[in-house]
Amino acid sequence: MQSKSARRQKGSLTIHDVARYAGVSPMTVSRVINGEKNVRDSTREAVNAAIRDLNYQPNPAARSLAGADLIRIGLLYSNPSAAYLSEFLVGGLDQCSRSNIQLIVEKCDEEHAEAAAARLLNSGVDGIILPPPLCDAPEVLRTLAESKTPGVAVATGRPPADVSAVRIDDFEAAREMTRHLIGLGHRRIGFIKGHPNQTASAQRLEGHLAALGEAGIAPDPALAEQGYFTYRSGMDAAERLLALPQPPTAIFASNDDMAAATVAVAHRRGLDVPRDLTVVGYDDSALATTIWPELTTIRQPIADMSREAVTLLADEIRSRRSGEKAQHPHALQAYTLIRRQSDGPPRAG
Amino acid sequence: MQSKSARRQKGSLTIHDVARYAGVSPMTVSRVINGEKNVRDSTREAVNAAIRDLNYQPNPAARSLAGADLIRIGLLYSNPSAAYLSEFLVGGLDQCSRSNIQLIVEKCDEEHAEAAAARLLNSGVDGIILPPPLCDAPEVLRTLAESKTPGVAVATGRPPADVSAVRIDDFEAAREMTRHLIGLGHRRIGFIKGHPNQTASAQRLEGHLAALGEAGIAPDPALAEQGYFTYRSGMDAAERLLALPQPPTAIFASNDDMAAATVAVAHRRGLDVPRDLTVVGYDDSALATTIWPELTTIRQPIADMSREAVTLLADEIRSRRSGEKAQHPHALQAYTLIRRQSDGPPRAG
DNA sequence: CTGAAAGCGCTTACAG
DNA sequence: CTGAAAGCGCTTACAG
Repeated sequence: MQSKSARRQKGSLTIHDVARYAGVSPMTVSRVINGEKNVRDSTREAVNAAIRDLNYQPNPAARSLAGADLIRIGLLYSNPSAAYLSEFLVGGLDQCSRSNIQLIVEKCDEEHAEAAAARLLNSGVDGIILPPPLCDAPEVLRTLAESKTPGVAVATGRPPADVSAVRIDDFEAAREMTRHLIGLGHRRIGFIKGHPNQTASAQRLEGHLAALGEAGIAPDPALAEQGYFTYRSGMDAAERLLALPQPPTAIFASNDDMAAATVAVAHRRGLDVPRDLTVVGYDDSALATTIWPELTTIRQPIADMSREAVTLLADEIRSRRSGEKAQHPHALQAYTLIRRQSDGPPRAG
Repeated sequence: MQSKSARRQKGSLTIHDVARYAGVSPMTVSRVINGEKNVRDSTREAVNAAIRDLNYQPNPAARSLAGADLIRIGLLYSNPSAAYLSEFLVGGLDQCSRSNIQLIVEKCDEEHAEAAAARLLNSGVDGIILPPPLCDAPEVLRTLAESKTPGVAVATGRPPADVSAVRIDDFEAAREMTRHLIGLGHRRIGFIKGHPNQTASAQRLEGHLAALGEAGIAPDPALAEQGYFTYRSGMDAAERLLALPQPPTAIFASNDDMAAATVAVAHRRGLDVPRDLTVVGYDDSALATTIWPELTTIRQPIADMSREAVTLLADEIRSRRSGEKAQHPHALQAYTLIRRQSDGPPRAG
């Protein structure tokens, strides 16, 4: 369909169109686009208005060919789940290709995270993205702060004030889930805590406790077991919970891996899910819909969070380059409670 | 570190360097790079030699700015596992961004795959990538053939001669796994077949049977149960296998989801894995290392396969554009048997 | 604070 | 079959 070779790109606007519309030179438009500071405010506004009116988008190929300063972002991760990582990468990679940003992906052990962060920072990246659990690692955060390089913490429960962040409201999400369980009629609700090295774990527990409190249910310490986000730790916690003299009628695990493990343990003990035991998870990872019954869980928009992390970081890098003062926005994305087959009312009696 | 603004890119070679080295004009170099046919063979060779000697790589930004014909590749998928898809996308996206190729990703239901394929093809993509199970769907393959558009089938067991393909040798991989089981001492080995709509399923079964034959073990039809790659179907198949009067001492499932389900069923029946039952899977999906015990399985290099699919397709598109006759290479990538904790010798007695 | 000129590395369109 | 010219849309470097 496309004409074989119109020299001109298909009617796309150029910086010249914007310049003419705004009554300035292309050079000035370029300055505004790149956030350079030496532009009079009124001029800047006129150009921005023109950009908006025309819905102009700079051509990335031209920018990089002309030698625009390339933005390089580092992504440092230490074995999160493969599913989490893949979704995170898909979002990040996609946003980077749109925005003409180079993404350097680095893996590290949790024990060597500090050294890895230092290495990445020294390699000259302009900013760094930290998905969990590294977003909560104090040494990594310190190394980042010392390097004076911008960073974004993703899915941390307690974002530091001097670092940008993207997360969901774990407190609210967990509260909503527990409210849901209470609505189904559950009163003895077991909770499997997340790894203590992730601040979101505490938020989830607090949300759970808050919902209990609202409903006038006194929290029973025996019903909150420590987990570490792994399947194995979920099995251990579930075993302890179900061996209780008065076992819970529902178990809320802080992630899907532990919820899946809880289902396995229940089955091993001859319990049907959800008839004899309700089990709910958190994350909506692939596992949630793989096992049977499929898990009721909380979905985090991981790819979107990753996209926003890239955008936030790129904005900060650009404003720094143009000498503006850094902002450290903390963005909240929407979670969703997804109801599937693993929950139901408590067994009568 | 980088000098703030050297106008010149850091010493990167240009088409002019190659032209000078080869003693031709830049235009001729451009023709060779783009595989245009109207270049004398001796000239082409000289240019190619120069490119090799200098290790020249064209600047993608310049190419697309100058209006090089953009390659657009469509990727059509219908609910494979999220883990498979993510890894597949990561590889494909990465290769596309390197090669300056636009990737259009489209999801469809398996029932509407034909219409979706037609739509994608009509939208003007230059080629199409088909991961499983679509790589085996006859209607989709027919639609593709009728459109005269190049395609690549990924992970199909029986690639059509007129379509490029990337796969692992499923027959050999399954044979190696069953040999491994036999080597551990197993003689009664259950097999859970993959979905019959994927040709790789048959290859895996045949590989399994071949290994049995080599070892002089007569195949027992009762030991091969039909599965459909889902966790649920794996549970059903495992139940039947373990309810046999003389149950198997090992079960080889055609993917990890079904192997995980087999472990769950075994546990439900009070069987320890691997002490009482060996269970092995196929794919090395995230699930394989999530559950406990972790699964011994066959790893497919999914991201690499996706990368190669993009490369193969781009090559074919370029040679078509320059009027060359199409090749349809069938590439084989290496699989790996990954041994973890779910296998062991059969229980004595 | 703003602009005219030159150039990034390649391809298209036109000549020969 | 090969090449000289012009231009893709932007930025750098230099003037004012």
